[in-house]
Amino acid sequence: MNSSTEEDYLKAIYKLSPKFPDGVLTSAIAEVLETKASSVTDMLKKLSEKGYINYVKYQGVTLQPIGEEVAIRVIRKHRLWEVFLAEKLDFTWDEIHEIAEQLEHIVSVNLIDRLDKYLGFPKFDPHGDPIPDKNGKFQKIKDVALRDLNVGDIAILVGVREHSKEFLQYLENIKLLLGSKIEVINKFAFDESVLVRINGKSEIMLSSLLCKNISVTHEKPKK
Amino acid sequence: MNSSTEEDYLKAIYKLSPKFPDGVLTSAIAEVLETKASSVTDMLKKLSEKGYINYVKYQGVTLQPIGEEVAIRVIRKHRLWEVFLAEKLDFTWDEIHEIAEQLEHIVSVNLIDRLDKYLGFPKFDPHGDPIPDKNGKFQKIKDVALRDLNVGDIAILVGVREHSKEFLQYLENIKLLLGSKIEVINKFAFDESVLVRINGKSEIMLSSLLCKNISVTHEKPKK
DNA sequence: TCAACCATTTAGACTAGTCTAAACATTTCT
DNA sequence: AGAAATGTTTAGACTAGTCTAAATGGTTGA
Repeated sequence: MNSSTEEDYLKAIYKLSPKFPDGVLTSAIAEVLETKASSVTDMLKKLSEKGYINYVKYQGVTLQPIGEEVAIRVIRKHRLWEVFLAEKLDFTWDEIHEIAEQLEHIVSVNLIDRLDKYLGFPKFDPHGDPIPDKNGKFQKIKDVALRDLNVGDIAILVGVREHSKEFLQYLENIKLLLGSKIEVINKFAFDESVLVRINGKSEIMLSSLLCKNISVTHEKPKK
Repeated sequence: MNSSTEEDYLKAIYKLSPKFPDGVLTSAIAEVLETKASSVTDMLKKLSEKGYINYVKYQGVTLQPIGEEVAIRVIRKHRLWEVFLAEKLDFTWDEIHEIAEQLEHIVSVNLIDRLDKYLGFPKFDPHGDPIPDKNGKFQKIKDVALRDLNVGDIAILVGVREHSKEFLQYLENIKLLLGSKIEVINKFAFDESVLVRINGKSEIMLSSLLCKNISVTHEKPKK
């Protein structure tokens, strides 16, 4: 059994790992968990003693297989609850994260698999992030940033690369949602903004920053 | 904001209040929360300072209006989650309680009202206990113990007065569930057992203890 | 190479909640 | 009423997690 604090640390390390191939730094963990480096050090010692991570003083930290397993289970729970909140209770993109942060720590052997079934075994959460299955396997999707499309390309929005409330609220506002069809009408080299048509209807100018953080694909993701 | 431990104490006091009209005893709280009397004393001091309860040393404790409000809100959450678990995820009577014990502490301004709506504003949980509405109002139901019926009476099961796993599993087993029609065929003074017919089909002999803990009414409860 | 800087860890303290054991109230019984 | 039994509270210690401040390690650059 892990405390929900331990789960939070393992999840944070898991998410930071790609950016820190040879060891996630203490300060990076402190930043995402909004805590102090000294608190992180304490927890790393504990997780290391319990066998969840490899921790060498001053060297950063990597996950042991067992630690990764815990992290993936927490992520599975988080994303399934997000689907529930969005699809069944009509919460918007930007509201679901913080509620799911709590729900992800509910412990029950059956609950999450039943929820999975109830939701129809979704493969992606409302932000387009993949949901690991019972065995921790992710379904990958080959996506590309919106800004890398060419004029004339048509694509489907399959995910976001930024999860701040501000960003998500903006997308909700302009009705640029998961599954939206996006046609690139023009690209402006000056400020790298892009003019697009959404779902064959409204035309809108998107900033460079926005286009960098929107993932699209030419195929619709299969549920 | 209350910690989930504080919520547990307030809920316990609320539930014990009817049995202790002039002050719930420390030991009673310790028993239902499976903790020690000394821990309870500490928490009572804290809740008293915060204004949730009236606490006089050695005299037991009563809820202040604000404490009762918190307790009722937690109960509302607990029971709504139980409905969700039973109706949507097909959990059985005896499984839902411990998961709901965790879910009742999720904090979100909107979540519970949306869940309420999603479930169709149920008035009773899967055990037949009333669910307080947004304003903390319960819908009362005039029920009677099964053992107080007379031979020939026909009634509907509307609730249980005991929530142990063993009891609930037994009821599941003999398919004696919320809404079941019960006809009293015979009563035996010797051991106070009762012979009943369930839903016009199977006849079964119910022990005195069982009949004491089953609530019935002549009317179907309106959802 | 060594000083200066930055990141990390240690030391020690704090909070919430829990416990055991001892002290203290209250109730009960004679 | 007084002693015994029972219930309650206090005192002091423990755990998980957090923090600040000081000490230490590692890295960079003159």
